[in-house]
Amino acid sequence: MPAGFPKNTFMQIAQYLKALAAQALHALYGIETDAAQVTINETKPEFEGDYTIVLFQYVKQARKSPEAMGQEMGAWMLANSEENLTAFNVIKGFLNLSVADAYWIHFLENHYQPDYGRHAGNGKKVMVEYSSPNTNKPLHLGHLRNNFLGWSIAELYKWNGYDVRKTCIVNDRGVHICKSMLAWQKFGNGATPESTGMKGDHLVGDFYVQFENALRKEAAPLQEQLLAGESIAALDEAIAAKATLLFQKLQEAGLPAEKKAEITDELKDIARNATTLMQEVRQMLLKWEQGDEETINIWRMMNGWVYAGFDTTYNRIGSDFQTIYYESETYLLGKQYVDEGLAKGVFYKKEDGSVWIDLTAEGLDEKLVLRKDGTSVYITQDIGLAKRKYEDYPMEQSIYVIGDEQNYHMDVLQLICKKLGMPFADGIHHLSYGMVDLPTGRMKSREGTVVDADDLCDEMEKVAAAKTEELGKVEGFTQEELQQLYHTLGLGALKFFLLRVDPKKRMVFNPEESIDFHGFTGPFVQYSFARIQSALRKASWEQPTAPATLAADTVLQPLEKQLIVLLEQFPQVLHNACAEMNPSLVAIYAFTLASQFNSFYARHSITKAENESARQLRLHICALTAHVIQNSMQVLGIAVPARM
RNA sequence: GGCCCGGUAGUUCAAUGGAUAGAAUAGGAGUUUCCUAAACUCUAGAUACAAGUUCGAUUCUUGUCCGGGCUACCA
Repeated sequence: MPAGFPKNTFMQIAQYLKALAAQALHALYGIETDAAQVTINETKPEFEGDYTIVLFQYVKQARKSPEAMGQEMGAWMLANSEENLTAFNVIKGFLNLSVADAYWIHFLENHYQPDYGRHAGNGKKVMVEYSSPNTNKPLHLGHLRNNFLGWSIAELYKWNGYDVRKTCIVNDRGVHICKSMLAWQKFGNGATPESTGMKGDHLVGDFYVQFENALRKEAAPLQEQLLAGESIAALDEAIAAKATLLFQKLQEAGLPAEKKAEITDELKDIARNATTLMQEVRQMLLKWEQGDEETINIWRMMNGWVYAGFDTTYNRIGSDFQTIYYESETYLLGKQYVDEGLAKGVFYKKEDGSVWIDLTAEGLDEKLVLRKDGTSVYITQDIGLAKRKYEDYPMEQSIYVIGDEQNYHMDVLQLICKKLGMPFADGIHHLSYGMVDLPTGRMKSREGTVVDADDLCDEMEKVAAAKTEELGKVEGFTQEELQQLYHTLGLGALKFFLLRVDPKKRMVFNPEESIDFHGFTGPFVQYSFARIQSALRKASWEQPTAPATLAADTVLQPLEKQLIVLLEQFPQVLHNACAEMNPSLVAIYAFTLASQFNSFYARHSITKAENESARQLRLHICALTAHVIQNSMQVLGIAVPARM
């Protein structure tokens, strides 16, 4: 080990070089700069070196040419690197530095632990809310992105030393739930999951669809009447007047098509709400809120079916929660903060009794927080829930994994919490993710293009099974082991596919590409892991319990060094992915590592290396690569098989 | 209308203001007496448009064009 080797084993060479460069800048030119400000990149393969410092930004202050500056900096850093550097070269303003092989070998000798990359606990608490389903429909592709992201973010925080609590808010009350219930009463003939053999969430989802179909049928003639300017029965005066007004507007000449569609939709909505079906639904909701026994019983029963169905799916995809909040239990919580806000002058009351907040100064709108009838709206409930969460688990960060269509809503929520002086307000973070589109465009339930989560998992496992059988490499597997493998591969492919893209971005889900097991995919990474395991088995490798000492004549081949360089960056990757709440960084890293391992594997023999020094070196590289692949995939929620 | 987000190879995705814009896949050409060929190697192919900021722009600013989202006394 070179003298003055970076003492902190968590300090990576790149960080060390940044600090060294900052020292050099100070020593040579008196430039004061923070190590974090120094630009460092991996040296492009066509140049000599491992890491490159970019000097352009200092040229003016140093009053030197980039070339001259590079020479001086390089010489200083080399002399003061305590033997961690062996050479440098300068091209334009780029200072290329070569790191000593001894550093890489020393790194490899000392990082044998299976949990390499895991950071010691920091005692900080983080809550991650994700999944948060409605109980009127089964989970679909969009939910899968949410679930995989949420689980992975939680895992990233754990690996970075945080205490994490995963939560979920179940949307189990409201008009939409009553729709399913009413349809079951009307058309269900007492159907149950047992009597139909259907998964509970799907059964209830079907009744929701049946309701919507029946509603559309009933509403159609009413809509036509309204759009023809005729009045319809069952409208109260105020709404009837509104309908008349809208109709008159619709007749105006020169109305833009967009506006026209908007008004038409509004009229259609009025008609829909005038149906007897909707009246019955509202009746039911009222009964539910009054605690009517029969209504509550049906509600309990049907929600029970849904939860059983969800549990099956969650189990299968690996989602879990420490705390589950039910909207039926939390939807009244926010009201008390309305009074508080009024007293503080954060909210104000209109003559009709409704309560509002003015966020126009912050570039948002005026938002309603309490209806004139005194009932709370969505945002009110969310304030209450946010507070409840904090009481349950006083966290520093409260992460909400929610689609980007709610960006505005989440901005409003955080702003209100801030104005109310809630202690957790600053810790709220909306992990906003983009929609999952199909190649044909957006998923639409009305057009039946929604990809069901259970179906998709089935399909992925089927393809995994077919592919595995075709290759015939699983001799000796029991039936149970085979099923386990298909599950690991199918779900691995799916998770990797959804997690490999930056969460913030909208993405396209192409069914054919997602079940591809080649290239930038989960199974590719899993396969690389299986290959390593196979080699380690052949070499009768045993997991070491202490640092190794590799032979003094150990030399690094380019492909070997490349792998070690990558392995050394793993903790930093985990740190960055967590800081940016972006699991795709881990997916990309895992793929790069697996890919480079495969090149290495094709070029060099492990068990039959040229000599014992090389054999030992390669076995150590294999072992650590396996750990890092496994840990990366663990962060993504993906298991790795010993054979496939 | 207002606010927000996006436009990169045929396709799906990368690129803290840094070197010749990377991958994967589809296409073309190869690799197996040797640890798993679900692999490897080679090849061809892209920054919507126009200005500006600067040593340097896919990245920052402005405008244009195209796509998406939000803008409920729904959740």
